[in-house]
Formats: sequence, structure tokens, C-alpha cells
Amino acid sequence: MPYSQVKFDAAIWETVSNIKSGRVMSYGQVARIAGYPRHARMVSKAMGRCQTALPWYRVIRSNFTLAFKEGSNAYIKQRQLLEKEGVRFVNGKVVPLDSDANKDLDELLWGVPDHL
DNA sequence: CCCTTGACTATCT
DNA sequence: GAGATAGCCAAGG
Repeated sequence: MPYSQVKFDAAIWETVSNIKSGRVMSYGQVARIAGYPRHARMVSKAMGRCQTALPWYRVIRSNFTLAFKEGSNAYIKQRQLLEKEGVRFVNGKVVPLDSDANKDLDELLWGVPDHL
């Protein structure tokens, strides 16, 4: 089957639009779940082509950092949108939802890891 | 064709 | 843990 950008885009948009508020997913995960493994790099392209509203900001790197250059407009916008949904950041990295058990008191109270 | 470029990832040093 | 390296794959020059 030849690569169809139309079908690829549709699959990606579908997957991204299903990410629930306050949750995030990596580019690789989106690509894989959409049925296109190893197409992480293409996910951003597909999202850029989407004309309707899409929760693009819920897609981040596999290492829990944002894909845009830190300090850039896009980075700030994405971070604000995520924080508005309750996503917390520590050291520029998104805090996984169920990691509370692994965090010490200082980090829970102040959002600052002890080892700095 | 060959080469470069990414909103990427995994695996070394 | 920060770099370097090597895969990855579609687009565009």
C-alpha cells in the first residue's frame, strides 16, 4: 500500500483528538496507536496540516519534555495550555500522573526535587 | 538521484 | 546526565 498522506493525517488527528484533558502522549505513541509505527517525526507534520481545533499541545516528547525550543513562543503557549489543564512541570519536564508515590514531600509541596 | 531537514527515539559514551 | 550516534521516514531542493 502506497503511503497516503490523507489517511495518515486522518488517523493521527483521530488519535490526538482522543487524548483526554490533563493527559499527554508522545509522538511515537500517537504514531503507533494510529497504526503507523516509526512515524513519530511525521506526527507533527500531520498536526500542522489540521485545520480544525486539535489538542496538539497534549503531544510531547517521549522523555516528557516539550518538543519546541525552550523559551520560544510555541513552547510557552504549549506549556500554558497544559498547565491550564492541570499538567505540572518539574525541571521543564511533565510530571507523570501517577508518580506522586515516587515524589518526596518537598517536591509535592514546592514542585522542587530534592536532588538539586 | 543525492542531500538536507525535522514539533522524534533509543542507545551508547 | 549531557552529548554523540545511529536509526527512523516523508518532503523538498
